[in-house]
Amino acid sequence: MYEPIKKEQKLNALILKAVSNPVRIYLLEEIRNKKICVCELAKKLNMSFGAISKHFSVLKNAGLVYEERDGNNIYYRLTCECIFDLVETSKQVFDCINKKRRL
Amino acid sequence: MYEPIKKEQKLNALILKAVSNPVRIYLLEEIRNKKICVCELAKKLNMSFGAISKHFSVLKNAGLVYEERDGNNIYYRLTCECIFDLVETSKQVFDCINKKRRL
DNA sequence: CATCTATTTTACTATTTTGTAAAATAGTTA
DNA sequence: TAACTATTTTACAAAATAGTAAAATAGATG
Repeated sequence: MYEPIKKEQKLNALILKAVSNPVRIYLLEEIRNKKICVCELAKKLNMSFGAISKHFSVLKNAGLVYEERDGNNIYYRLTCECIFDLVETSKQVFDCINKKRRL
Repeated sequence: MYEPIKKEQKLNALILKAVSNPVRIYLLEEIRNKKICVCELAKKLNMSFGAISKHFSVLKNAGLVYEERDGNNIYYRLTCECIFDLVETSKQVFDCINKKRRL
């Protein structure tokens, strides 16, 4: 099983998986232009610190963000902005599908 | 919880989730240019028909493929080729991350 | 119509994901 | 150094994912 599946297909799936959660897409967009800590994000989403922290650790393990401390707070930063190309492309796929569906 | 998360962020996550599995990426690429049935794909991957069928139903529910019967066989077809833009973009994100990592 | 074939669905299992609450940790500050 | 604050980690529970095996289904064919 899985033998014919290429390494690249597995790696692509890992990146896609890390981004394929609405909370994580939200977090990525929040930290894009703002300096906002885990604590504030947890309040905004009305979720536990632990949950937000775990979402960031998924993003960190995928290499999409890294952490930076300032005083008591930790501010996650984007490794590269190109992650939003992925979000944008998924929007385009969604639109394309719905266009075809209407035919 | 989840109130600040926009509908678009949720929809994007649904598309990304459907593609975020190596078996499904493999299946999409297999049906891209070949006419290949569930049965043959199951043999290639050494997996049960049921497993392949379920992966296709995930792709179908996301609107990414539709089915077409020819005799006894069912051949899944891509709704739109743009789904590969997503796979390609995830590759670019992966490369971008690793380039930054090396610095 | 009866049967055959391919696919889907169902029942089940194991694993992963996603959340909470609370303990542990790391770093700051009095 | 002691205490405080923010974050992470751990232990746990519920839900979702991904697989198998076998029953059910749909359509093709003798």
